[in-house]
Amino acid sequence: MTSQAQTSTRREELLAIAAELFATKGFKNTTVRDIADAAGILSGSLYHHFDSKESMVDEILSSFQEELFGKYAEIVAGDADPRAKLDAAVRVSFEAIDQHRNEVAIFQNEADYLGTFDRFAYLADRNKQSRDVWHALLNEGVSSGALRQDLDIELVYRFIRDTVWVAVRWYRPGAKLSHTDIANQYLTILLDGITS
Amino acid sequence: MTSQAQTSTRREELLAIAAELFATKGFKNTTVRDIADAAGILSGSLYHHFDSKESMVDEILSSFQEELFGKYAEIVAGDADPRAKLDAAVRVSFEAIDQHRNEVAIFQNEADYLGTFDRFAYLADRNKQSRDVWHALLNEGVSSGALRQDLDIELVYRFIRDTVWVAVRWYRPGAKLSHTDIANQYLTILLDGITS
DNA sequence: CAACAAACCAAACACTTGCTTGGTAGGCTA
DNA sequence: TAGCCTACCAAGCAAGTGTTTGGTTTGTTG
Repeated sequence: MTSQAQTSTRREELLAIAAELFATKGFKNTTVRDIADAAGILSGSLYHHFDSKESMVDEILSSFQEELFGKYAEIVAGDADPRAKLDAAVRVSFEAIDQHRNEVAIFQNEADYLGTFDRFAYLADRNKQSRDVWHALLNEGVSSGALRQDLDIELVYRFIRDTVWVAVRWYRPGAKLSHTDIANQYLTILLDGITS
Repeated sequence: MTSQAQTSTRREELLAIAAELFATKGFKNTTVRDIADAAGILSGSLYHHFDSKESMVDEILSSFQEELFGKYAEIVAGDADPRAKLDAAVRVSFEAIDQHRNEVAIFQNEADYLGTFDRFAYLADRNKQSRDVWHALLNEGVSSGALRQDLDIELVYRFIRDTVWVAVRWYRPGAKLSHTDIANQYLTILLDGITS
């Protein structure tokens, strides 16, 4: 029934093509015929590789998230000081935007809607998990005295999360500013503000 | 042909219903039957009021943008000092999120896709206009010495724009923090950073 | 009361959608 | 060479989609 993920090249090619379309046009806006056209085959042939259109996004999103949260876990478990951890988490996020643009975009745009289906309940879990990570880092920062005491942690978390991820809307790899440049500027603003 | 906007109550009711659905489910995900159901009528009856489903979003978005950009224009033309102008622009934006949540959400989620059609070319124009507004405010700030010199204006603009508007994803009117509270915290972070 | 318009219904049409089915081409292996 | 497997085609179906058409209800106005 459920086709297992293999090292099948063709399968990954098709997923990449689908991801590109889902990211730019949206999941519902992308038809299986769109995907098949882009791949140079007929729409029905997609069903040799996948159960359904839904299972394609599913595979795209879940495999990406597994990778990303692995990195977050490493940072949290590490023994760097609070500020360095916050720094690292921000950098890992911009790195993800650089290397998995489509996956990030799909998650940003479709998570809310897809999350209403049982199949994609794990998206909400991941969201909660992410919140825990950032709260932990921010609280560490406040306790250690590295961050200001008068901040609403939940609000700061949301600002960081949103501002980081939403960059996927305009960031393009190979542009003037690398993802590292952007992370630098962002951390500067976040940590020290824009006033002189 | 093109039905003019009147003070027709029913028409506005239907637009509000449609806006709510477009904002939560997405434009493509919302069917005319969904809208009609929510309004307690049959789908065909919608066409007594509107030319098409597209013209509904069109009317929703364009009328909202007209109002918003009027306020931006006032701020830019005003004679307040740079920092106060920046402050005002941020506050006006959060106010819009508070008072026109659905419209903001639709614009955030669908502008990219809708913008690819001729009919919605004005969305790109508005984007450019918005960019001009913020660039002007930020440049004024730097020239006057109120803001740091080492900032990449374009990048700061994007961060502000994204972080402000993306708040529509989680902000709900009547919650613990009012839109003014949120604007305050945001301006604090933006201007002074989160470090102690 | 007659005339009219706004709001809506009932039913359909043409098209698009995700998906299914039975079959085929070509390469690999025993 | 026979058997098999991966990748695909060709054709279609059932459900869902935006939209159209002709008619009905209801309230208002001269």
